[in-house]
Order: sequence, then structure tokens, then C-alpha cells
Amino acid sequence: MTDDVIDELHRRGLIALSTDEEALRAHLASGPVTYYCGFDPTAASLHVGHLLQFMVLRALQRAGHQPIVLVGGATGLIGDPRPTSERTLNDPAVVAGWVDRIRERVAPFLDLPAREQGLRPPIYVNNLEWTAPLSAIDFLRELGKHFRVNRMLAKEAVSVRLNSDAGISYTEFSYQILQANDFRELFLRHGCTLQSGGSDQWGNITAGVDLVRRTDGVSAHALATPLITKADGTKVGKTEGATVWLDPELTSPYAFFQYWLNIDDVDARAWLPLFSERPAEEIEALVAESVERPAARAAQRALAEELTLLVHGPEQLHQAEAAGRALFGRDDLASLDAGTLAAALQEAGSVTVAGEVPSIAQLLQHTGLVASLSEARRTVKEGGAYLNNERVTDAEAVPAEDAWLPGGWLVLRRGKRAVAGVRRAS
RNA sequence: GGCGGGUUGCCCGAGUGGCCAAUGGGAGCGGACUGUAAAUCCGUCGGCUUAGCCUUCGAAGGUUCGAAUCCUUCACCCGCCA
Repeated sequence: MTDDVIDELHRRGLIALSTDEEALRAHLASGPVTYYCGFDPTAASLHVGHLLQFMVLRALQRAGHQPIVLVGGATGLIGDPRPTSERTLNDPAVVAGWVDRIRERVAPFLDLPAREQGLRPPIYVNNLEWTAPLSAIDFLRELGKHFRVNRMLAKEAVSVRLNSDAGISYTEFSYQILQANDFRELFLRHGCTLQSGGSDQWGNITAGVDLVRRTDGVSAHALATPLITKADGTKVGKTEGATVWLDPELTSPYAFFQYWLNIDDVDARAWLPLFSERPAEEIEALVAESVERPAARAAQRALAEELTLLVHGPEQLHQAEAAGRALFGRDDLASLDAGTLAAALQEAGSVTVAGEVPSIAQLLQHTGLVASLSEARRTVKEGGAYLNNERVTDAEAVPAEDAWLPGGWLVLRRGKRAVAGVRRAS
């Protein structure tokens, strides 16, 4: 049992808000604490933004505490109020599918350390278990009585929406009650006394702390991570307009690795302590290195390596790294051996063609580098399409016979970074 | 239930009968510069068999030579009143 988790979390910038910190320190020092963090299934997978929550969960687990991972099978059906507009309700069967898929992907973050370092294995729960059986009468009598509408209206997420054109539905307004009840259920079932989450969840989290105190007379605790932002103000966890997911079927380990490798210097330095579990001195050294020789991208590389390893494992990391070297290295493509090329292109994404060879515009579309033929033609016109590292000038042209590289491959590239392979069926 | 306002391309937001595939901003994408950065500048930004054609302005009908723009009905959202 180490008593400096809070120090570590502070050092890494992972605490934006917390309930009485001295009380929390004392609580953590008094013995293993059961804590939880919830994830709502609003998509088939979690993304880079959720990764931050696992950093907190892991740090607490390393300190000897008992993690609970909650997947919101119930709350995912209701929808947490977003500041912009009302959410579209998802089909219950779809949400149930997402719950399973997310739970599968989440395992390595906490199960692996439990197995390898003898830490406490996580408990997995789904709030549908206790929320679905809740009747309207119970909801209103047992839970509703503990909530003052005045306070509920004052919560940031609600007040923003009340003042917007979109307004807020009763459904989403009720969300905080459900999340508060989760905390209480976990307290009753598992003795859970600490909840962590993003600072955008703070209103919901404190609603739970309040509920546990009112109903059970216990002072529960809460921690919230800061909202991470990018230096340029754009959304975190997006690239090429697409979300960077943790599920390899949605975002390949190669693309995941590339995402981190490409974040800008300012962000890389700022995010290193948040996302890296390296010792403080090592992180400082990497930041210094990044300032001194930004072009080497030491901070980006460290993040890419550490997180790809964490999310996808050593084998995938190795392949993602090798692919990046092959595709962006100085070497002439034709000089790469067939095996290296094939492995790299399979990582990057590839399609196989049989029979008559399609035009370059069609190949760009087939590989997913562009969404439509119009976009393919536009890209060529703008000088952004490359075949084997040579700029393409005619979108309708068919790749020449001698363009095929060893192993029957073509390397298509859009812009500087988006690469895909085309293989000829033998 | 009554009255009023609204629904436009990824987002915000102009547009009130032809000059509208639809002003502008943001995001995205490409190029130049670089470091597979950032900032900046330039270009682009519905689709297709691309000097042309097709489908878009909540949905369905209608008026008109012609509609995002006018009329009718429906759906949804917002506000005020009951």
C-alpha cells in the first residue's frame, strides 16, 4: 500500500477537481479502497479520450486499491446531456452489443497488471442490472425524494442546455439521478467509496456523492480528470476527420501509433505526464529532449510506443513501428524486400484487385483513401495523390505494368501521411 | 389546448420565385514551407460516365415555364399563455 497516489496523480496533472482532498488521502491511506469509473456505450468502442480515465484507474490499482469498471448499459439508453443538443436514443439491442464489445476491449488495462503484478483484478458491472428493475414508483419515491430540482437545474450540463435553443428533455434531465444511483448501488454492493471520471462528469459524480451521504450517511469521495485540449483548439482524438478508437477493428494499431506520433510538440509535451506511466525524471528528460530537438519527436515517440503497447500489445506495437519505418523511411520503395513491404501495407490498410486493373481514381476509392471518385479526381487535380511516392497527374490512368513492386504491390498515398496498399491477386 | 418562432450542406449560419449546388465563418482535405509538427499563405470542400448531367435546403403533396424561397397537410424543436 503506497500512500502517495494522490501525489502521483497531481504530479501527472490528472486531478482537476476533487472532494475534500485531505479526507480522501486519509481514506486511501487507511486501507484498500474500492473505486469506480463508468463508461457509457455511446459507440462500439472507447476512444483516446477515455484512455485518460484508465490512467487514473491504473494508478489507484497500482497503489493497491480495488477497481470497478462500470459499463453503462442503462445510462447509455438515456443519454448524458451534451452542451450542444439532445442525443438521439440508440436501439437497446445495439447498446447491449456495444456494452459487450467495450468490456472486451477494456480488459487489458486492469486485468493484465492484476495478473502480472499481483494487483487486485477489476470487478466489471453493468448498471442495467439494477436500473432496469427499478419501477417508476421506486425511482420517484426512493431516489427522486433525495434530489432537489433547484440543485439539479444548477448543474452545468443542465443549465447550459436550459439556456440554449435545444432545451433539454426530461429524459436527459434525469440522467444525473441514474448516475448518482450507480454510485450508491456500488457502495451497497461492493463498498465502493470513490468515483473518478472526466471533469465534464463532475455534476453527475457529486450527485452520487450527495446521494450516498443522504441515504447511507457515508462520506464518499470523487476525483475528476481535466478536460484535455489541443493547442490548436481542435478535438482530441480525431485524425483525418475520424475518431481514433481503441478497438483494432475500428482503428488499426498502425493508425493508432501514427496518431500519437503526429501530435504536435506542444501537446506531446503537455500530454506526456498524463498518458505516460514512466517515472517523473524520465518524463522530464523526454520533455527537455523535445524542446531541444523537436524534429526528433522524442515525446511523440514515447507516447506512441507506450500507448500502443498498452492498448494493443507488444506484437502489434512492433508491427506498427516497422510499418511506419518502411513507409516513411528514406529508403526507396523498390529496394524494400517483399516481406517488409507486404507487412507494412497490411498494417496501413490494403485491398486486393483481380483481373483488369482499375484506374488510379478507383483504386484511391477502393482503398478508402478517398470517399468518392469525385474526391479522388479532386485530390489528383490538387496534386495530392501519389503512386509509389510519385505524384499522379492523371486520375483515369491505369498503373503501368512496371509500377508493380515486388510481391505484386502498389503503394498509394494521399497527402503526406495516408498510405494504403494495392495487391494484385496472383 | 391557444398564440408566436423555427427545421438549410460535417457544424454554425445567410438566403423570401429565376443570376442557387446554394454568401460567409469554423472544421476537414490538398499544396507550399517544415520535422510524417505548429503557425502562415494558396487552393479545395454533394455525387456522377465532370466544359454536361443527377440528387440536395425537416417529410409529402400543390401553384408556376421555373421553388430552399409561395400554398396545403404532416412530423419534430423552441418560447409565451392556459
